[in-house]
Amino acid sequence: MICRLIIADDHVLFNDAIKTMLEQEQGIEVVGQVFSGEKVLAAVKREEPDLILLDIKMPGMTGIEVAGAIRDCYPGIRIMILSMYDDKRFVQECKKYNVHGYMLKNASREELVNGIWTVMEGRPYYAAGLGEKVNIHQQDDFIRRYNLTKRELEIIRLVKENYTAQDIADRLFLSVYTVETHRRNINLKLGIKNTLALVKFAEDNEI
Amino acid sequence: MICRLIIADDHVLFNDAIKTMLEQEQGIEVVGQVFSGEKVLAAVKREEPDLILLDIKMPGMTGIEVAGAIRDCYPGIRIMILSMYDDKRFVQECKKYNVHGYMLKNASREELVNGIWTVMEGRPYYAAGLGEKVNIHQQDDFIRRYNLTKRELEIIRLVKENYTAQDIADRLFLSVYTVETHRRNINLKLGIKNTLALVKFAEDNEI
DNA sequence: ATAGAAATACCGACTTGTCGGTATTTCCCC
DNA sequence: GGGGAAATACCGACAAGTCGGTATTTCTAT
Repeated sequence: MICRLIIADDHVLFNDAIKTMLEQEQGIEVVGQVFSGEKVLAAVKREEPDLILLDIKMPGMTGIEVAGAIRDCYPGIRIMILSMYDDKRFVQECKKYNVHGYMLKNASREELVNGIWTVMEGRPYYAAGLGEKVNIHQQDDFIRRYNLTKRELEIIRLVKENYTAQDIADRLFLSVYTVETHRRNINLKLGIKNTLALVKFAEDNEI
Repeated sequence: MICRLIIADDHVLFNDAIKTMLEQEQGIEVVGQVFSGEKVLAAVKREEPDLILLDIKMPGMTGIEVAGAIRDCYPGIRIMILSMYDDKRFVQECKKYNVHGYMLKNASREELVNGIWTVMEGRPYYAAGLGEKVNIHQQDDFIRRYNLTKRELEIIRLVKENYTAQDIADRLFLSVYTVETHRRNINLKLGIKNTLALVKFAEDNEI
């Protein structure tokens, strides 16, 4: 089997390096390189590749948007997301859009090539330990590390989404007092002084 | 001239791909690959390379920390930062630490190779339009787009760093009232309701 | 030189967050 | 089934942010 593919990644060096690497593989031919989301569709039209290696964060359109567009216009073309982010939401969204594969940028060369051929054979390729499981695991780790409870974690997530204590109380059918108590306990456990610090902490720990 | 180098980047695929790419270059030899900040020093000790390609964001130690340690122990070894981020602070810090080069991951293959040889010849290599100039440009764009003033931008940056209005007032030798007035005007111009939203806005727009 | 923008400053009122203490109920493990 | 953790709830006090209005001084560009 031969795989004609396009690489879509705005990091030129990464894009080039992957190209160089894949050109050494038997049966893989890099027929195009693009460096922004908008240009993917034009390149696909021009080359009609078998597969697209697609970064998520690109200027213009995100990889997930591009994937949706390609699925609609060219259902035969395989799509492999190539992302830095092992993010539950991204992975879930990809599954929702029927993206064929999701590979992390800290995969090895062998994994990438295996993934490409897996997807080419029509099977989905989602790297082991990707998405939900990992996140649940991380969540457990986090709870243990800081002695947080489930409720506290739930409230951290809502605080991060910029809900006020009152908002959270309404949403969870609690008293504002309760929410504030939880927040106080959270701050105590994490050694935090204010909302902003909590949000940054949560983002740093990818809650 | 021959350049024996180590690649330090936690994204395995990128690391491998760069290795593959550089191995095709005359005179460049990849003598080591590491995937975390802590392991760089051991590899340096083992291989005593001429140059290190160093990512900034790595688990364990940041590239900038590593650079400092290497400069102290092995002043002869050239360091080239290879980062995604065209961030003023990173670039300034690298200059402060006398890092020899700073290359963006969206450079081209030619640029990378040129940069490596430039640094090998003892000259600094900081990609064109890097650091201050670029940031000033971005800053101007931002000011124009949202009709912000310099003072307002200054205050946004401090708010982002989790300073309270009082802190900012102390720092800039202003009255709290003044700072609050600025903040109100900022919120008005950006259509923002609270501190957290402002911080997120600032982060999204890379202020 | 002068008009308009920017920066500075203040007041009062209200909201939201932080922190101290305290107390009851609910749930789960041994 | 009993004990401890978790979740729920309240009060008061103070700190910080939000918002309305207003006013003076300092730049700056025409």
